[in-house]
Amino acid sequence: MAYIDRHDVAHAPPPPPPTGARLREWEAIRTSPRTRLQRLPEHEIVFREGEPADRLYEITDGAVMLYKLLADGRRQVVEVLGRGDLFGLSAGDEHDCHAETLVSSGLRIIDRREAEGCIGGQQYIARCLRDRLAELRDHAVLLGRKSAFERVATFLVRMVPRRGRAGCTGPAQVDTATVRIAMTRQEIADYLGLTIETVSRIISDMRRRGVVVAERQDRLTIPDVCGLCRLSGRH
Amino acid sequence: MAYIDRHDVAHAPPPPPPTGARLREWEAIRTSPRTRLQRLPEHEIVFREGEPADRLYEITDGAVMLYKLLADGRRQVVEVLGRGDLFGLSAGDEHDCHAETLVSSGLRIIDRREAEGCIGGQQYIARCLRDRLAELRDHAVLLGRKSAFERVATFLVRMVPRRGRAGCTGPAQVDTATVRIAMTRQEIADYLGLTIETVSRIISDMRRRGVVVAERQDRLTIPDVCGLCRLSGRH
DNA sequence: CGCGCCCTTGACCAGACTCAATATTAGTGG
DNA sequence: CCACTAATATTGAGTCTGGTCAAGGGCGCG
Repeated sequence: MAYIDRHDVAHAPPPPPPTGARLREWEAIRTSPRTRLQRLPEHEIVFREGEPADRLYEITDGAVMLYKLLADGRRQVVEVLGRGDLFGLSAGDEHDCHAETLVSSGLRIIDRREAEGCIGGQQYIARCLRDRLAELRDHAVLLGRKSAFERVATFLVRMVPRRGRAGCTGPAQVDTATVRIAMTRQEIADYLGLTIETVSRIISDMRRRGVVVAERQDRLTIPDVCGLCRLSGRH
Repeated sequence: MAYIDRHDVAHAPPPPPPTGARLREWEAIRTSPRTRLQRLPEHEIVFREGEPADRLYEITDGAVMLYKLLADGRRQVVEVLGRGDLFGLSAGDEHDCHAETLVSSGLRIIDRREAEGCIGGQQYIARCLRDRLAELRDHAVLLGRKSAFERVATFLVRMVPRRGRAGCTGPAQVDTATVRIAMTRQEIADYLGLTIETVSRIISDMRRRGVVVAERQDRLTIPDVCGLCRLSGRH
């Protein structure tokens, strides 16, 4: 599968600009002999809830989702991550969720103890944690207070690089974007707290209303990103 | 208002056990001349979304909620914090949510730059961030996948110290607990992604079913915590 | 005792879910 | 290149949970 930019799949802010000298510490960890690179095919489990959390994963390319399951099988996708994002940081010494690739992905596997041992690593990790926290807060608003239509609209706008997030640069000259949706309808539904049928119906409705144009199932053009954003219940 | 333990209000894990030598660094920051103590009455805004995020707040007693607003006034409470918790850590240099006391609270105000300057501070902050992240993931499952009844049940079980979270110790000899609910129905509704009427109806229903006994509006006894937990859609 | 603020309850409604059928799409092999 | 298959997505009909609107009830405080 071709190279997937994080923006194709994840609502991601630009990669954290590292802070000078500390960057070198982090770079040293990245290239440490204890650090390994791994390539996984799409829809491959990286780790499961309850497994020991003794290493971190950095996405070098591709996309990964984190999800939790209830006893009866209900699933909630809690995070969707892209290139440059770090995951595997758990509060305890066991993972609190499952991690699975959405598409073929390259991962850099880093020893947790090593990463947490220097201030550069700590800073880099803390920055990632803060980004994740901000995203999850936004997502809590989506899940708790937005209508199904608004959820899908928010999701689509977030797919557009540098849009739909804090620090959105606003419309460029031409406010059109084509996004690749590297998630199945089921995965989108489990991310947005909806059912697969509702997601499908809403995308069809958007198509009928001309809010999106479907090139293919997984490739949509948004003729007016700003307009879609206005339908997303923006704050 | 009397002293409120975090467990009276927040589903909080035990305070992070600090790690030896680094604790002293953190203790030094806590007692630094740049650190101030402040007492706020109940329902007082600590900061608003968009204000500069140049300091951290540690709750010495009381409880604080963080919430976000949509343009049309819909509100989602994204975190409920208690004694020992840190807040004000934003991804950018502006707060991404509002902070408001639930009850009269004592806050320790810490300079952000100072706290982030040493590895002890970084570690302490990173630990708090990880705890918050784990809680928000759990809350995303609640908001995205649980029924109204399960949401309220989950909320009540989390009010019981050391129950309803990862590392729940299971039923003690007598599995009865009395909890103080230091939130209005509106706040609970905005936390659980419901309406005030639904929260009210469900608590009434629980009362009828004997799942809870109401001493007062804000004081409930749960005769069988484990039983309530089983109704909460536990994973 | 009375006023105001929450909270509770009821009746009705609507948005999203469930179940079921059909249509596409991607992948495989002839 | 096309036919066939399995997986995924769409669409429809009907139901139900939770929301909306509106009216009463209870509690704390002055």
